[in-house]
Amino acid sequence: MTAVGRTAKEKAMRVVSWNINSLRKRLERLLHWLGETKPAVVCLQETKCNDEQFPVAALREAGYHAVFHGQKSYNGVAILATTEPHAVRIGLCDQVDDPQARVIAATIGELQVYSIYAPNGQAVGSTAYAYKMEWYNRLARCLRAQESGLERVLVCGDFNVAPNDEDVHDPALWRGAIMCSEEERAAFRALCGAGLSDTLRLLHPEPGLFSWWDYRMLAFPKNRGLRIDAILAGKDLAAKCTAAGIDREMRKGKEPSDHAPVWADFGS
Amino acid sequence: MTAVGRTAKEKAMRVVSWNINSLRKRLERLLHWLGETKPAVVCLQETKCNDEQFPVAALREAGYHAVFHGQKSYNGVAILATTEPHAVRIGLCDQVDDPQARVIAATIGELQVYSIYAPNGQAVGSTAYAYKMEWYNRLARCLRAQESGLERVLVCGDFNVAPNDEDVHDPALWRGAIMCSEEERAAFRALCGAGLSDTLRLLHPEPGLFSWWDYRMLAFPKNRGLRIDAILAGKDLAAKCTAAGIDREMRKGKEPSDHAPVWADFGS
DNA sequence: GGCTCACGAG
DNA sequence: CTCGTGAGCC
Repeated sequence: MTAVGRTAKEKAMRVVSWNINSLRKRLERLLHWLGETKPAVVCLQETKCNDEQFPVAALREAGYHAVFHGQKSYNGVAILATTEPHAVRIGLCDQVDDPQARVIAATIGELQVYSIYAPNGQAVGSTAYAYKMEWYNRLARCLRAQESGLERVLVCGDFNVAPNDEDVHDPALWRGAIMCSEEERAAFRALCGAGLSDTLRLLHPEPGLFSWWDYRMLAFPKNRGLRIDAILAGKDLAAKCTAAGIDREMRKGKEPSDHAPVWADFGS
Repeated sequence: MTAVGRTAKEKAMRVVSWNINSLRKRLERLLHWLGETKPAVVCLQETKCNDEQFPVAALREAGYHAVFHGQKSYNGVAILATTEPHAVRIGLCDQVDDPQARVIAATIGELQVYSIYAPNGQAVGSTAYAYKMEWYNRLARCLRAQESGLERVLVCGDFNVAPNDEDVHDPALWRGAIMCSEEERAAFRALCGAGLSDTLRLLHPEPGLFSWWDYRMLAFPKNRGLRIDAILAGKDLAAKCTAAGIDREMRKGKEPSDHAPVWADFGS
């Protein structure tokens, strides 16, 4: 970036996190939306394809570099960016041989960007739930170990936790259930306590903002959702967050993902 | 029809036969095509849905009555018409309890219309092949037993037989193979010998006209197809056939059926 | 290659 | 409800 570029008025940089629920199934939708909204960085989860199947060429034609970490059938994360990502890291720092592809991180300009897909946990008390809590411990340790601190870090993804009652359409119904238990919320808040801010909530404390709706029971038309996706920002970045929101349009139309993209704009 | 209607110049009535390879999967395509081409009668094969799943309402909105005979997963035949079909008959006349839904017939105006889906036969000599030949015997018997003769009969469908070498992209390659064996061709020609005419060939003796192309190996772009779908017409109707063809456009675009519709126009 | 299914997972 | 899989069929 030139000195002129720095001093000129810069357009806010948009970062988005979207659980796409199969990249191959929704590639056309993704490309159209990239062309329309031109985000600087897109973190994807549940790409559900292995690295050989990743549509590198189509995304390159749409103007995006891509780094990705996938597996067959399940999980899979990626980061798309208009500038080239560097120093790509796969998995949580202390477990490189994780069979589940849930974490990728890369340096994009001055940002340290994570795209993460937390385990669902099935039901409170299940072995899948124990794995989820353990995974959150590992994530926290990994972020604490992040070189150069968290100031320029963004942790974007599907956390599979609705952090507060405001993030739940019917808190009484969901009380204590998976994604809403106190233990899960504590794990999520521990990340925020360690120097990260939930950007959506910095600007929008109001209830009724959701990022996920069950495919069943007309949950979306009734807006019976949860907000389980987030963009967490380190101090320097949180201070520059000028806008944030959820793109509900992406949960409409034919064969939508069950998640809507969560976005945050950062000024210069 | 009024006396005025009879004497006025009438637009040719188009009859189409199309193996749709899943009606539910291609309903939108079908509706669009009905709106564009407005055929009077459409015979469908491989609807692959049971009668409860048949999209009666959507077709009614598109201006079509429908009679159908389906089953779960496989086979399934239907007749769509702009005027109401009557005297609907299911299965081959001498076997009402056939577990395979391959035949439906109905009276539409002065026409006796059959929509038929012949067995594939797998490989010459297989038990599926024996079933196919037996099925052709039953079909021939059933047509011979047709009350009031075959003059006003149309037998439309996927015959799973390429009647002559002109109906095969590479006759040497296919010689003796399933859909091209002499025994199968004899069974098909026996229908024609009994007072029915292959309408496409009445007007188009030339080779290179196909109605089916394998999904694999770029068979359609290379036009490596077979003509295994037909509209057979009784004497009175054959004499009134003014045009015939195959709608190759329907084999293009996203997720086409492997078959293209075969059509014939009948003047007054 | 595209359909069906049943299964497992979300 | 909507994904993936793998098997069976065409």
